[in-house]
Amino acid sequence: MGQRGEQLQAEMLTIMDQNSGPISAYDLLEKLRSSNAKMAPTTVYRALASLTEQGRIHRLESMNAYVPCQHDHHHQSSILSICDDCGSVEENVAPDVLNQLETVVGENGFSAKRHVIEVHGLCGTCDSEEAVQ
Amino acid sequence: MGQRGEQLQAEMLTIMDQNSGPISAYDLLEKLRSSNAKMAPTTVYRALASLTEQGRIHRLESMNAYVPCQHDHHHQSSILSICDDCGSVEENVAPDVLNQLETVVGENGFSAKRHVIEVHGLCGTCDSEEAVQ
DNA sequence: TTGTGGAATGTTATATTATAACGTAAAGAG
DNA sequence: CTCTTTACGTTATAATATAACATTCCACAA
Repeated sequence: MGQRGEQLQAEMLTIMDQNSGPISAYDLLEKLRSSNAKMAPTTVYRALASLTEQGRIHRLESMNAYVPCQHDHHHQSSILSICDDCGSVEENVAPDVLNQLETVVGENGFSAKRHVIEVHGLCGTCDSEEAVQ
Repeated sequence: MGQRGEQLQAEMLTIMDQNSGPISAYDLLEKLRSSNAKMAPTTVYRALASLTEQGRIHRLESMNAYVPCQHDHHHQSSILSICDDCGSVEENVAPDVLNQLETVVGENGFSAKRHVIEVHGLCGTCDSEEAVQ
């Protein structure tokens, strides 16, 4: 028998919090297997889907990986900035940007339900280090 | 012997233009195999990467699929709106949104290199049809 | 003209990511 | 308690993507 949902989700959040940066579903699975050797991918994906729906984690579509929510899951779409050097991810909430975005796509009558906004580049720290070299 | 790069890329663009909506790498591969039965995934992925670099197609990160560029590859990041009902994709260019986005992530010193902006929802047509039902 | 070095392409194999399908167990409603 | 619904377990497989290395092409020098 496996763990029941909430306990599993809690354990997953702990792992993700301890992990510095995004983690893939299978890397997460591997860590979870230290406490439950038989855990299957399906179980992990289901829990990830649930956590995502709750707004407690975010999926990075451009990396097939997951990060904990940094702004206490208020369900609004976030802007995720991803450092391609050190892998760190920052989350920003900016209603103005979302509004502007909906205006732009709305010009064709499009009705937005879900936003994927991911910015790749260099975080402040890594950008400074690049400049030095 | 397979086809040389440019010819392959041209054929891929033709297929993508004829296809109504995003196409996955493997669906594209299957179509290409009607003219070259031995084509391998690697070949397709390399050509897709090249076309993406040239700005002639866009990859939909949230769908693992590709669409032709609708604005004659000026390399600027686009806003892609994806209808979850009929699968159509529209491309918008909105420098204002990009600027605002860079300002937001720049507050932490982040230096943006690449934007992934994908909006899921219903296109004007499908949204109207929903309302009727 | 030939050879040689580098880049693009071909080829094989495999890694990584994700879901389908179906049986079983748990927990709340009545 | 028992039914029904939802979550969970399990097995298998589908879908997406890349690593690694061999081969070919082609520009350019000797």
